[in-house]
Amino acid sequence: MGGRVIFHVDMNSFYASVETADNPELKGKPLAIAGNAKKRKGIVVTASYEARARGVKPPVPLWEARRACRDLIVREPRFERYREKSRQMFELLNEYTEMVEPVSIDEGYMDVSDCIPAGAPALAEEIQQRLLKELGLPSSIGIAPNKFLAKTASDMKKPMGITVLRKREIPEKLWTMPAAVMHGIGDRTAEKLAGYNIYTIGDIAAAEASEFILNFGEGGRKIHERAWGKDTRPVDPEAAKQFKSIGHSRTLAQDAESLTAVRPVLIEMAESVSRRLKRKAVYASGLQLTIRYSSWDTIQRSIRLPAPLDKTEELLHYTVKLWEESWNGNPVRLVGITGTDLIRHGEAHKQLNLFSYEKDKADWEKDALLRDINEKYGENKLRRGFGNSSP
DNA sequence: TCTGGGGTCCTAGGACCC
DNA sequence: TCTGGGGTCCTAGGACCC
Repeated sequence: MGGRVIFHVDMNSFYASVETADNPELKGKPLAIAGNAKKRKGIVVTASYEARARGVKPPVPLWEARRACRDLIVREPRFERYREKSRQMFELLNEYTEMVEPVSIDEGYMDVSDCIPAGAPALAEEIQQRLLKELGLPSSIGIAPNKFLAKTASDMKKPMGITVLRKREIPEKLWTMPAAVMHGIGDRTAEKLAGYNIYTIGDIAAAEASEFILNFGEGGRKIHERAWGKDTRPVDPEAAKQFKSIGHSRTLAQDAESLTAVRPVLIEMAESVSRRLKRKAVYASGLQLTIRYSSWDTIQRSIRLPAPLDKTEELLHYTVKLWEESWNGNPVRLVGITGTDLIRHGEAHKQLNLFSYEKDKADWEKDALLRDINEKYGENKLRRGFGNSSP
């Protein structure tokens, strides 16, 4: 039997490309998409190739990007629009096969083993041209016998590249690459690898497997296998539908030094998470609070909820409880809450802890009352910045 | 003038049980 | 004076990715 043929389709500078497709006057200009464009703490999330050529390499703080490129055009992200374009992109891919696995808003794998009568490069060419003509979006496509090699291949030529990476080309093309560019190796691991005199993917492959795993754990086993071009993960069209948590976080306009100061933001977080839980038809049976201090130290505290929940007041009640238990009194830069251990509607037959549920209920009803009062008095009006408050 | 926001996965260590 | 040994579950932290 022949091996698999996997595509990795990767949209180039996705957010910037969508903006350019919608606003042709941006074409050929240095463009950056940055959150909080008017505030101080924004970073560049995506940059057009013209901007990258001038030194704007995401994720860079916006002030630094502007310093590097004086005529940088900056736009705030329009996530709803990007999600719409993303849907169109995956619909197009699905015309060729159902074996499409979205990995993020702008990239996905296809198992095209059974649909390439004219050969893989011809199909890749057709898909790439259609994405450009029908959606106005450039992409790169990697073609290989497994996901890891396909992903590596799509990175090799951008924008508008089509790259084939065969098993027999591994020594020449893969092993010569720096270890740090390998998918799964970040700054920390690259640093640790350097401590072992390992600098290229070839160095990883040359390392003795058992010793490598001893030093780098289970993650190390995977890295070593990948260095040899081994990856048996199937393309799974269902994978993206099985999400495990829904969260929302926000860097504050100013550091907060009291519950009163963060409360409006916590309310906003709870509202957002509640809305998205409901939209996805799930309850959260766990809740996690994230606090990032101005020192950048970050703590996460979680609790198991007495029942699977999805209402703002309920989430807020336990968020405040977590805050009171875990805030150390220092200035806070960012807060976030995440619903975990999600249960689909209709599957929430877990026993309610009725006692604590009823006891807490009175509290969050009081919280809701307090919120109404706050809103009436207007002192803590919710701010509506950018932010993906919907999925 | 440093450093967003959405996630997933792995690991270490403590609690708990037999 | 010598003091088991697993196994499992849970939490917090951290690495990583887009």
